[in-house]
Amino acid sequence: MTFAEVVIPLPLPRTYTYSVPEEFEEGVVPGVRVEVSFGRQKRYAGMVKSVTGTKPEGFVPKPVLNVLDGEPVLHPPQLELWSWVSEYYLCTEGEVMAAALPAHFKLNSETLLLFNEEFGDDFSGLDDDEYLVAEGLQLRRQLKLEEVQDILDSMQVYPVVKRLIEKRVCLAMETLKDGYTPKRKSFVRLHPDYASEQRLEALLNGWGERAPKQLELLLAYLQLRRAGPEVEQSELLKKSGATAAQLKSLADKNILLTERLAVDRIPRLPCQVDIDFTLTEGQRQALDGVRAALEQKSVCLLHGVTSSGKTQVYVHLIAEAIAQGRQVLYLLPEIALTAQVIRRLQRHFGGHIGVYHSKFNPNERVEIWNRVRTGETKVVLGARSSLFMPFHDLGLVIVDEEQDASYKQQDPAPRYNARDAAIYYASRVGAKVVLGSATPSLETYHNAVAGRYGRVELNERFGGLPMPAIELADTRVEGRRGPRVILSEPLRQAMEKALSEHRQVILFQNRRGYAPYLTCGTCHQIPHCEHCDVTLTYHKLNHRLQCHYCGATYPRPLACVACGSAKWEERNFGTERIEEEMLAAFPSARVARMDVDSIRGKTAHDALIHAFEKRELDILVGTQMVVKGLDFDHVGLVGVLDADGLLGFADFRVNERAFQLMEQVSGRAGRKGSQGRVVVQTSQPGHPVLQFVTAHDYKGFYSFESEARRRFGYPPFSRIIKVVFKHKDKSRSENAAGLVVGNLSRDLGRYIVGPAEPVVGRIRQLYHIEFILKLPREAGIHAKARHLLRQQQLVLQNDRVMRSVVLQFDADPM
DNA sequence: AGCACGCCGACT
DNA sequence: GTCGGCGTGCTC
Repeated sequence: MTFAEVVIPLPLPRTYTYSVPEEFEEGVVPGVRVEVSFGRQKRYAGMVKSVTGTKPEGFVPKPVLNVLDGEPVLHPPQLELWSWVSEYYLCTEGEVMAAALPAHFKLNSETLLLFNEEFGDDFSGLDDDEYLVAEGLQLRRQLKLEEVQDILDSMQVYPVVKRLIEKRVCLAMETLKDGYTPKRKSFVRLHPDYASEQRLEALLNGWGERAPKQLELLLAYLQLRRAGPEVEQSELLKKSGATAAQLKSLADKNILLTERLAVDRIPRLPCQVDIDFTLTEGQRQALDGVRAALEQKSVCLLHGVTSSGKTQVYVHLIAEAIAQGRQVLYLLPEIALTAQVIRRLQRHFGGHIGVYHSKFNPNERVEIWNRVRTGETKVVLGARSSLFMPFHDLGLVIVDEEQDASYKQQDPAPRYNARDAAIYYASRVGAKVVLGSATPSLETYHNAVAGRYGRVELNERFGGLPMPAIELADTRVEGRRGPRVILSEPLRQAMEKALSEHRQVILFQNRRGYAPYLTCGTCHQIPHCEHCDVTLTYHKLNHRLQCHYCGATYPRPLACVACGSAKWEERNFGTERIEEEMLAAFPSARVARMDVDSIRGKTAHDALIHAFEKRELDILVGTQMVVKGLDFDHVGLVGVLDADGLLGFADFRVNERAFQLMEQVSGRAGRKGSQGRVVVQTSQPGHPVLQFVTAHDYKGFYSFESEARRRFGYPPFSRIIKVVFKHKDKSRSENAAGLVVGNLSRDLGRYIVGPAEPVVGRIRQLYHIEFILKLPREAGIHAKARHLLRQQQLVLQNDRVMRSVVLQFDADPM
């Protein structure tokens, strides 16, 4: 008898053991999904983690009900990665599973009610609700649970269903719905009767005068079949101009056959490796440098200024890996995964490239997954979750823009950093890692300086282009005590100059909406969210106030709740307001806005980039989004409208983020032979970060910031684990945090900072209290801390009062 | 995460 | 008196 350890895709702390019926013994191996019943009735597609022969004690295992995969959908190293991620980031393997697999692999059951035919139609013993459902059942024979929900128009379906089952009106069945469905198309081929040339000729010669359209159809088929005997029906009908009815007549006469066949959703491009471009001398040296570094070390930082051609270096490294028959993972921040970037890579590698992208539908994702698993796809281009793809021979991982915060998953667990997990994973499977950035994270640069990573610089910009000139515009001069200036005089002039020279302008402002908050002109009251402790942002588009934490929206208040005044002042400015002001200030300019509000929909982002590329726009106003991975050729000027806003956050990474953002956004200025200009508006021109930005001095910034981090014991000189307690009663959060901190104090006391209320103390009605562990980078302490935190998790779960407090861990928070 | 069991307030 | 709220315990 064999038993399988199965991961259930739920936030449960361990695996569950199932017995494997003899008929499935061959098929149940690590990496295949099995259908199992879990809990009273639900069924799930669980992942087999391991198989043993020892009978578990203390319970009778349920049997595996079905094997869902003919061969494993992932390989052993991926299962190991799951374990590592759940350990390091303090979550469950079920949560990792949910993040790692494409949606269609994560099946859970749907309850189906079947009408009991023997019950008949005597509904007299039923109450109103029961009657409604019974009627539906009699009519439809079976109902999904959610259809019952619709019928009753209520959420409490279960009691009614239970009574109906007891009264034998129906019975319940769990069905595991199939996730992936192959896409099918109709194809036409010749009936085997006419396989021989003679029979076919006889048919054509004897055709006569009747049914000329059918003859035409047949001739069109014969022409198209040169590419293969299966001809797509739609293509055939289009070519011959015939109708489906005429095709059907031919099929009825047993001359042609139609059939539905599975087709690829994702077209297969020809596989090729085309790296027929010349590297500059600098790029050549960088490539050699990376190669040499990777001989010694498993990770190498490629520190290259914007437009220095890091991608060209990657392309060569990828080609080399492909030549060795190995696979490559090329990670990009989600937002940088644009159509142009994909096309560029496809130009070099054609069908070797697979793109794993949130914009692909679940069926398409399964197809890419399978192509990676079989090794057909050599290179995966994707955002953070493509780390979990089933590579079987990974040779190289590239993490472009390695400092990017989007590599760190924030909200549902697992709160993993794909860059760091990739480094672990690569070391397990013997792959090399290249981290690319113009502005490396302090952690990475620190590791490079310390010699743990190789380091290669690429300092010359393509075509010898100089770095853009950065000017600071002091907003104190004009702003005085009035409303903050949107456009300072120096920036306005620079814009006029750039526009008159037909060069494009990018304006960066890291706040969306119209006004970050409204304030009552009489009593200065500010509208807040009902569920969160934050001010509401005014969005002019829909005339509503929006909470950027929970998403709630409110109509714009007519009168102040405190004093009844109807005089509102709009404070500060977001992208929406800037767009409006630019339209007014530069009436002949074509202005567009790029932020999450303006790119709703699948293609809006690509369309906007495309329009800007084709110079159909003069001014592009946007948030972070205009910073990431856009390469435009005609940008003469970049304006950073509110550097103070970037420098004003209260967390230890403010300086780093502000520096990176400003350096990246200025990298958008000036290409194709002319120096670009950057104007940064600020009320604190003496701020050290701005000094480093204007000098494009990464190393200066690094030593400055790294000194501060050392002094306060922040990363890279420590590793942080953040612990958050959430509850709708503030005191419960406080008490739980106090209890845990107390319990940890003996072992970890000197590393604990807090507990304290975070800047936003309440989100979605839950009060947050948090503390952080600042752990020294010595071996063992991190693991020990994780162990103790896990223990405390159990302590809270076993406390009748504390158990309702939501406890959340975040290792290496961003 | 579901889902059932079990114990206290507002309705027929 | 019952219906139903959600606190608590469990899932191989």
